[in-house]
Amino acid sequence: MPDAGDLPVLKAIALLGGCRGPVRVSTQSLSTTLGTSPQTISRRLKSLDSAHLITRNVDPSGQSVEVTKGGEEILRREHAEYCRIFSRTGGHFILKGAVISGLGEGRYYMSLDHYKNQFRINCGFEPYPGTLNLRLIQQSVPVRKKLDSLEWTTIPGFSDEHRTFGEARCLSCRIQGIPCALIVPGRTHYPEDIVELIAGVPLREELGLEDNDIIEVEIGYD
Amino acid sequence: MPDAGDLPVLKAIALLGGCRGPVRVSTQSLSTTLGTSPQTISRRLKSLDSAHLITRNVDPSGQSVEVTKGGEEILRREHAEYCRIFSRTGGHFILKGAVISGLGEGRYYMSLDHYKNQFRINCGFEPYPGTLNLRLIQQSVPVRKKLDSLEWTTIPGFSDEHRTFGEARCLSCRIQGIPCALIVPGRTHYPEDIVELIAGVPLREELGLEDNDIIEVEIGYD
DNA sequence: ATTACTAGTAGACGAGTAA
DNA sequence: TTTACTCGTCTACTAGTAA
Repeated sequence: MPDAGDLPVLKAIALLGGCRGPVRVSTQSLSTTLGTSPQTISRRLKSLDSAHLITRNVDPSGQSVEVTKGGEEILRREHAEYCRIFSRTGGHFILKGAVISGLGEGRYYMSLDHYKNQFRINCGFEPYPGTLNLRLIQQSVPVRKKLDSLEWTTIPGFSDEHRTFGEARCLSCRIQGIPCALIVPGRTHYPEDIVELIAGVPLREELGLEDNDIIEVEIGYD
Repeated sequence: MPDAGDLPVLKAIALLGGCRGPVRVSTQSLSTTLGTSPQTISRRLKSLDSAHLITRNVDPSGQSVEVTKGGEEILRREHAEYCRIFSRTGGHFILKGAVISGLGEGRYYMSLDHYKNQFRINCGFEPYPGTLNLRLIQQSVPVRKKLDSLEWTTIPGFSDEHRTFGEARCLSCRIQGIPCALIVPGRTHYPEDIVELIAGVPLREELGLEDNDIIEVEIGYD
């Protein structure tokens, strides 16, 4: 969660191509495009840097700045919200990937009453304790990115006496007709070719899946 | 030019459907979704209201809010910038519309040296003093809206001793192969089915156009 | 329950300056 | 030219209160 005023600066850097590689900027140039003072830009850049949303190389003649994965994620989410406002086009997406073994963390989280209830309310099924992890085929990675534009449900986090549990986003989908949900834990930086799924039934058993089996996930949005 | 902090509030209203009709909100509900205080929301709503970006009906049980054309335009521009960051897809668009008579304002502006030079630099031709106005056919109106996502060039305004002249945006296009540019004056609220074009030659003469002739404008983006 | 005022405070801004 | 510090000002915030 960057400071509200940092976002325009991040966006300006991205518009200059900062998501694709380092771009040279100066506090002055950014200040004119954003209609503020160089001092403020300097402060904002420092803030973005310490929030790990950009990386930079400062030298006496200026600085070259690059947007990090985390920064791009924030921009992508912002983009998704605007898409939701204007493009109310439905869509149908297919993700294809290979079954892989997760770390078993999903099983633990899904066993917690809080998440169980939340998913029951939001997805229409009580999650089987355990998640199915897929490594997407290369062609599905851009499709996965597009999904960020759809309307994900946010599952709030909670905390007990020992620790806090983060929020997560989920999106309904189907695998061979079985209702499932893609879930993305709150703040973790997932590899972009990995997705995690939950369902009301043990998917591996139900579909007879083994590691490396290729399956399709269907996201219908209507 | 709304206050920077107003934008998230405007966006939140739009996400609730405020672009399509009035939505009921409360300062409290918005404050939780935006992570701020109800007081701030109250102030922001007032600010958006007085900037004519929203209209609202306040009653003792809450308020219903709707995003105005002007508000939508700001959001659409924001959306366009994010599109420019992420979707670097080219595209090819055709606008179809009927030739109509403008107010002759375009002729005046295009006769000013400042604009002449700017357009020469940015569009590759010195604009013939006079603009061609089109009333788009209905099917072209949504296409026109999509164009906002493309990379328009901003022509800065200027001021002489008497008055100030606003900025404008332009986008290269072609009519029957002749290089032209769509131009949109800075802050005016154009009817969404009207577009204005400039070229290096007198288009009406060159193409033998009369009022109500239907022509096609080609926007190729590469 | 609302909205929106007032008041006090915290923090952001930009001018000036140094490196 | 840069970046980024300090510092005084002023804006924007939230708490409290009224309607």
